[in-house]
Formats: sequence, structure tokens, C-alpha cells
Amino acid sequence: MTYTRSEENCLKAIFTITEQGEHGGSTTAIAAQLRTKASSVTEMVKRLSEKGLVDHKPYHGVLLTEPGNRIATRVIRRHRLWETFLVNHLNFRWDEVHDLAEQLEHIDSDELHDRLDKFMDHPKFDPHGDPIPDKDGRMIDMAGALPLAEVPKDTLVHIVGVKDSSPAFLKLLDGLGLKLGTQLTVNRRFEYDNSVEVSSRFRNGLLLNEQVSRNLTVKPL
Amino acid sequence: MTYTRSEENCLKAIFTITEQGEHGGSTTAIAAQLRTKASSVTEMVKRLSEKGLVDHKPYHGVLLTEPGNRIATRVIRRHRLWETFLVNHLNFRWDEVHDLAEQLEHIDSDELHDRLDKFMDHPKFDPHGDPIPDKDGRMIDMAGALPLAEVPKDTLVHIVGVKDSSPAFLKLLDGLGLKLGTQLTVNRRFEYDNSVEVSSRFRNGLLLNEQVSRNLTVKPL
DNA sequence: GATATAATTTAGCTATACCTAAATATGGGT
DNA sequence: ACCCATATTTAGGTATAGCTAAATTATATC
Ligand SMILES: [Mn+2]
Ligand SMILES: [Mn+2]
Ligand SMILES: [Mn+2]
Ligand SMILES: [Mn+2]
Repeated sequence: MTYTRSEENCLKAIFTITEQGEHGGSTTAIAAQLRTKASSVTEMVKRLSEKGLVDHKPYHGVLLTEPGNRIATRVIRRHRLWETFLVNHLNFRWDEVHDLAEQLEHIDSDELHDRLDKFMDHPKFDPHGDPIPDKDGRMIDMAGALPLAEVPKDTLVHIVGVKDSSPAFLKLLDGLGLKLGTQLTVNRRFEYDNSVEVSSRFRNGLLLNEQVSRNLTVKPL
Repeated sequence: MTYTRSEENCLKAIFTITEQGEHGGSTTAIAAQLRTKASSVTEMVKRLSEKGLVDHKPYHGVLLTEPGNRIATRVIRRHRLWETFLVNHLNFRWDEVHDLAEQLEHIDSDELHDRLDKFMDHPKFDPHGDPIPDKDGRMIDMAGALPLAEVPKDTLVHIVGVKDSSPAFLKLLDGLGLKLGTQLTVNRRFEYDNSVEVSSRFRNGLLLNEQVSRNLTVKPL
């Protein structure tokens, strides 16, 4: 079986939405994720449903079936493998690779991606800290990781991921000297705007707004 | 400007056909190359013509304009770079890479392909002996190369390319121990069926039929 | 110069994948 | 139990990219 780019993107969107807690992706949420319109999603979901890749209870959301989940996971695997390749071997920056991976993830070949995986020695994480599924769809689970926004004061943590892979966000982090592995402690939180003040080995009293602290994933050490 | 997969494939087909001597690709020849129908080509050519990528004189063939030629060359560059990467770095065999490259060649990014080129240290030939255009479209010209079928008796030559990249043909060559660089001499030619008998360092009296000798490109030493 | 053959184009149809605007259904709150 | 804001679907349209079958056109041969 081979699926179209749009089908794969739709399955991936549903995966991402349902993974983030939602109990079934709404037509609207999927449309937002795909930057398309709800009516287009209705049609796409109908087709995916006929192919047995999703379960759709109108007004109650779309869920991936087991085959649908397998395909979505495979697309995510490919995306993350390519991002890793582009950064580690072609010397792209972490803020440059997402859009390229959006194209490359649709190349139709398990063999290619398994060889790419092997070539890189089976990397476990992509440049943004996201776990890379192995060929059976298994990946390291991120238990213990949480948004910086939810870290208690005076806890030593290190950055393990970013929720937002947009160039703008990643460039901001670069500009602040924050990257995967950077160790941080929350010194103060301001109720006024939910901003947090953090310190690292290199920098003291760095003020991060709520948007930033929500999009930084960290893990206590 | 960004072009669709079908547009790129059509331009590439016209390039290949006109390169092989034809004075303008006929609708039928293009259709055969693309494994599509003449009527589909008519429509495609109309669109390419409106975009200024081809000149079409009905019943006298389609020719690439300078912009059309640039795009076709770029697609060929990408195809050959990917084939080289797949063979040299992911350990694919030379008979496995063509179809994958047909997909990868449409990834829309000069930056990616220039970096891939650099990563491989600017290879000059792909795994089938075809010259790889550089980022300005220039490539080594194959003057002096000719089909084995046209080599005079007792001339020492070596294999520099294959005209046919199909898995079937390449597997046949593998099976006969013939590969790029192999040195050959034509011992005898048989008028009956245009077959030739060749010798290499490893093998004496190997009989090759016309189809094979036409698809093997060699160069005198 | 007429004509037949083969190449080419046109007409009309299908499928995917988008869109906007209009219609409709639902579930939470009253 | 009802209503309505909102989510969702339907209707109808566009563009790309195929297809088959029918019509048309040019060229090469007689
Ligand atoms: Mn990404
Ligand atoms: Mn990523
Ligand atoms: Mn090839
Ligand atoms: Mn090749």
C-alpha cells in the first residue's frame, strides 16, 4: 500500500493532536494543523475512513486505527531521520531542516529509511529532542519531561526538547544561548505574566516569557 | 519558481530525447519516455509552452528553451547526485537506485542538493557512468565514448557507462562480471546477429548480443 | 496532386486536493 | 425541553494530471 502526501500529512496531524491529550482530533483542529480548511478535512477524513485508517465519530473527533497509527508513526520516523541526517551530516542548522523534512518524509521506501537509520547508527533523538521511532514504531518514551513553564523553583533541569520547531523560535533560543542539554534552574516566577527567570552556567537572570517556557521541554536532573 | 513533478519529468524527457540526436521531441516519443499517453503530453506541453519552458512546432517536435534546459539539467543533476549518495553512502547496489532517485530528484531545494554535492566531494559521475552537472549545469563531456557495438576489432577499451539503467540490464552485467572500468577487447563480430565476442582480464570469449553491446558505453584506452 | 497513414489534437471523463459559501446538526447552557 | 453558537458537512467550483475514443492534420507515397 502506498499513500498520498495529503493522506500521510493528515494521519500525521491526527497523531500529533491526539498525542497531545485531545480525545479525538476535531475537523477544525486537523484543519488548523494542516493549514487547510475544515471542509477539505471532511473529505480527506472520509477517504481515510473508507480505507480503514481512521475512525470518525462526527462531532466527537477522529481517531487513528491501528493501521493508521502505524502509517503516521512511520511518517514521523522518516521526518525525524531526515532532520537528523540534515543536521548531523549536511551541516544544516536545527532551524533549517523542518520544511525539507516535510518533503523528504514522503519518499516511498522502507529500505531507504532503514538504511539511512543504519548509516547514522540508529539515532534515538532528532535535532529538536524528539524521539525517533525505530522500524517497528517503538521509540523512547519521554516520561519525566515537562514544559519549563511547569518546573518548580530551584530545581535543576536540562533542556531535552522543543515543542515548536519553527525557525523563529529556534533562532530565539540560539540567540539566548539555549540548546539541547543546557542546564537551567528557575530562580523566580512572575504571576503577572507567567514569565520565569532562569539561570544557567553561562547566564544569570534570564527572563523568559510564557510562550517560550511552554515550548521548552526539560527534565529534572 | 517551483515546478510540479510532472512538469519536471516532462522537461527531463525532452532533454533526454533531444540529447540523443532527435531534432525536437515528438509528442509520441515523449509519451513513450514518460510511459503516458500522447494526449496527456499534448496538454503538458501546452502548459510548459505557456510558461516559456519549451518551444513547440506542431508536427516538428518540442524543444527546450534556455530556462527549460536549465530546469531539466537541474533535475538530472539531482537524480545523479542521489544515485551516487545511495550507492556510495547507503550501500545500495547500482541496479537499485534509479526508482528512488526518480522520487528524490523532485525535492525542491537547491541548498539541499548543493550540500549533498559538497558532502560527497563533488562527484563527477554517477554509479552508471553518467556525468553529474555542477550547480551551474556544467558537466564533463563524454567525447570519445561510444557504444561497444561500434568498437573496431582488437581495440582495447574500458567500460565508462550504461545506456540502460534498468535493474534487469545491470543485473545481467553483474552476472557477467562487467562493471565500470572493466577493460575489454572485441575479438570477433558476427554479422548474423550483430553479436560480439569480447575478452577481459578475467574472462575470454564472452559473447554479447546486439542489445547488450549497444547499451554498453566504452572508451578506447 | 490526391490520398492514406500515422501523428497529433480535441472532447469528454475520472480522481485527487484544494477552495468559498451555504446549509445543517449538535451539545452545553438556560 | 429548547435554543443557538459553533462545529461540521454539503454543494459547487478550480487546477492538475491522468485516461479513451474520436476527429483532425501533415507528410510521404503513389
Ligand atoms: Mn520537524
Ligand atoms: Mn524535529
Ligand atoms: Mn537513473
Ligand atoms: Mn544514473
